[in-house]
Amino acid sequence: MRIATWNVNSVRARLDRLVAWLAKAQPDVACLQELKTEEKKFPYEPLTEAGYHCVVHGQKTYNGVAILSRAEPRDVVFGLGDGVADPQARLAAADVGGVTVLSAYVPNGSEVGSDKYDYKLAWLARLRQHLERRFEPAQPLVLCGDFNVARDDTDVARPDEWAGSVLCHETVRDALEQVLGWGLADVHRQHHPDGGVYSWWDYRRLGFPKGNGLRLDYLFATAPLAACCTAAEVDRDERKGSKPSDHAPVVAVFDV
DNA sequence: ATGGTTGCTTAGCAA
Repeated sequence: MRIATWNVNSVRARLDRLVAWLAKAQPDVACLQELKTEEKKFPYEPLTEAGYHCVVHGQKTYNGVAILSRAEPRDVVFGLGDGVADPQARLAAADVGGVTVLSAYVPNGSEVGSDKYDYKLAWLARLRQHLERRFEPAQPLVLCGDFNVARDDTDVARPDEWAGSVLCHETVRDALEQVLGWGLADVHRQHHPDGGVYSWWDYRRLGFPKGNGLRLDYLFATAPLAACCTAAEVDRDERKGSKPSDHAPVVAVFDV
């Protein structure tokens, strides 16, 4: 089973690249983030024609997450399920072929100390509580997405440049480790223990041509799935060429 | 270097 995660930075702006990439990469499941569209404007037709069911949690202009799957999704759930009034569409979950799949778009946080940063920290704490309440670490589950956090400095090409930022601050790194502490393994790191592999390059700083990348996109799996993960790679080529997203897809293979 | 680019929506926000 091939499971992918990709922050597409607008599913409509990226549609041609997305369809071509699905044909090339052949994922069984693809978690998407930053759809930047309402469900009624989601491009169901070309993605269905490409062979995928589409679970879509949309929002106008900002955020939005989806789960594309070859097999029919079941038990679809949107949001963090804690009764907090929260209009931001950042989490979708579904059962696909006996594997629970979650597509998450963690808040960026803007600036350390801002209201948006507090929301980011709180959102990660709510995510941990959601896992505790609704799922079990013994079940096959993969939490995929753009976490807007580089776990440590091996995930940052230029650590000095990003030290203390919303992507690297110790408070948000701690909050992400609390999520992993529920019972999740970073399957890409299992295959690349020395780091130095990145998934996001800033448009503004011309990060890609300068080699200034960070790993912000992850597949986190429970033990039964992590134990059968045979490969995990960033598809760096997708950051090249015309009209790329600022994120590259990450794909992991599970022998299930 | 408080720079730079992209997308949505159409001047300003978010990333």
